[in-house]
Order: sequence, then structure tokens, then C-alpha cells
Amino acid sequence: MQGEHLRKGTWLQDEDKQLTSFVLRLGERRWDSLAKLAGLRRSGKSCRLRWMNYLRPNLKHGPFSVEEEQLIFQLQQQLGNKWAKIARKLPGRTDNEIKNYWRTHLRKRAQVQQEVSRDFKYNMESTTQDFNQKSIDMVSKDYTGIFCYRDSEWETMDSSIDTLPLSNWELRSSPYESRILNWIAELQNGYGEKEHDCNSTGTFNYNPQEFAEGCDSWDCSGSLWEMNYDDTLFSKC
DNA sequence: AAATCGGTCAACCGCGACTTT
DNA sequence: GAAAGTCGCGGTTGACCGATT
Repeated sequence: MQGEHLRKGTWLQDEDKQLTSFVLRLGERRWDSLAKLAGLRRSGKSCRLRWMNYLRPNLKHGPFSVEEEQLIFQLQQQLGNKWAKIARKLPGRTDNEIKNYWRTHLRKRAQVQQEVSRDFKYNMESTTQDFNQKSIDMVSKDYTGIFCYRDSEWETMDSSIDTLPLSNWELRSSPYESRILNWIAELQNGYGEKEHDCNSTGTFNYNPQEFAEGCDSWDCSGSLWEMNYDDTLFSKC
């Protein structure tokens, strides 16, 4: 194909038809030869990409479902940016599509989640004595994605997260909710007037097993997943 | 109405791994 | 075993579009 003037940019309908018909006849391989045989002035690479990401049968083109979104989020945490591997777990979705979705929808949320998770763990560690490390790890991990700040004051806050009163945090749309709210209330009572003091201590009862009940699946909508944030707000005391 | 900005997504690029000759 | 060809992956770009100023 060298020396020939190759087309770039958006594919035309005719090109799509031509490519599809040749891939169905010759199979998904030898893309350079296939492009030549099909009379397409495209690189083999470009043909392959067009086929894999758009023309291939059984591709889903609609918006991602909540389940897909959660799966992507979870797999990204486990595998990192291994989009091809992640795509294999989501039939009908392409690595490119998932990568784009991650970058435009989920990346920020992941950052927020990490920050909140870290701060939460930090606060737990600095405010409890009877809390074993295993429980803390589990909580900080499983808490991700469920905190939400009652945000009417959010925009006007000009300092770090530790100035946000605990009573203004809420947890929504998950089976954890009521227990967590109670827990936060207890924490708040434990803090008393010392809520700005990260070195203050308090105790509360926590049963990880009880806590974990009903955790199989839950809807993240209406939670941190939709929260706008400013990461300057997430500094520690 | 026009300009600007930000989000989205299809497509491209570079590179390493794998296969074929 | 080496060179050439091909494939697959992840990062990046740029066109497009709607919202905002």
C-alpha cells in the first residue's frame, strides 16, 4: 500500500459496505491484503479498526447500562487500563468504547472515590481505638462510591474537607445507607464539638459481618457517582 | 447571532508482540 | 535464527455538537 494515497478520517457508507462484504468473505485477517482486494484506499489498520469498533456483528451501540458501568469501574480497579481485557468481559462492547467511556464518565469518579476512601480511612484510624485493621480496610474499600455531600453549601465552601460537618454527608441508594447514617451519627456524637480535631478519639460498635449483609448489588445512582467536586476540597487536616 | 468552551467519540499513531517467510 | 509482515493494545487527536457567554 505504500506510495498510494490512503484515505483518512470518517468512513463513508460505501466504504463500510465494501469492507463488510469482504470481511464476511475473507475473514478477519490479512487486513492490508483485504483492503487492497476490496479496492479500499485505506490502510489495513484502519480497516481492522473500523470493523472491530463499528461494523462487526453483535456490537452494542447504545448507552452503557448501570451494570456495565459498575463492571467497568470494578474491572478497571482490578486490571488497570487493560481495555482489551475489560472489553472481553462485556460482550458487544469494544475496548475503544470502554476506554472512551472511562475517560469521559468514570475517571473523575474514580479519583473522587480514592480521595474520599483515603480520607475516610484516615479519619477512622485517627478516631477509633477498638477498630481492627481488617475492618477498616473493608469499610474504606466498600465505602467507595456511596458518600455524598449535601451540596447546597458545597460551592461556597472555601476550605478543606475537614471543615465540612459530618452531618452534611449523606449516603444514598445502597443497603449500607441506614447503618452508615447511624454510624456517622455515632461518630459525630463521639466527636462532640471536636469535629475539626483529627486527633480526637472515640469508639463505636461495628460488626463487619452484619455490615456486609445484602452487599451483592446496589445501585450507585444518586451518590458520589454524580457528584461534582473540587479536589482542593479533599485535603486532609 | 456569533464566539467560546467543554464533553464526547471515532479514528489515528506508535510501539511491542506475535506470526510468517 | 533473522527479517519482514501483521496484529493488537493503549494513548492521543481532532471533528462535531450542544451549552454557555
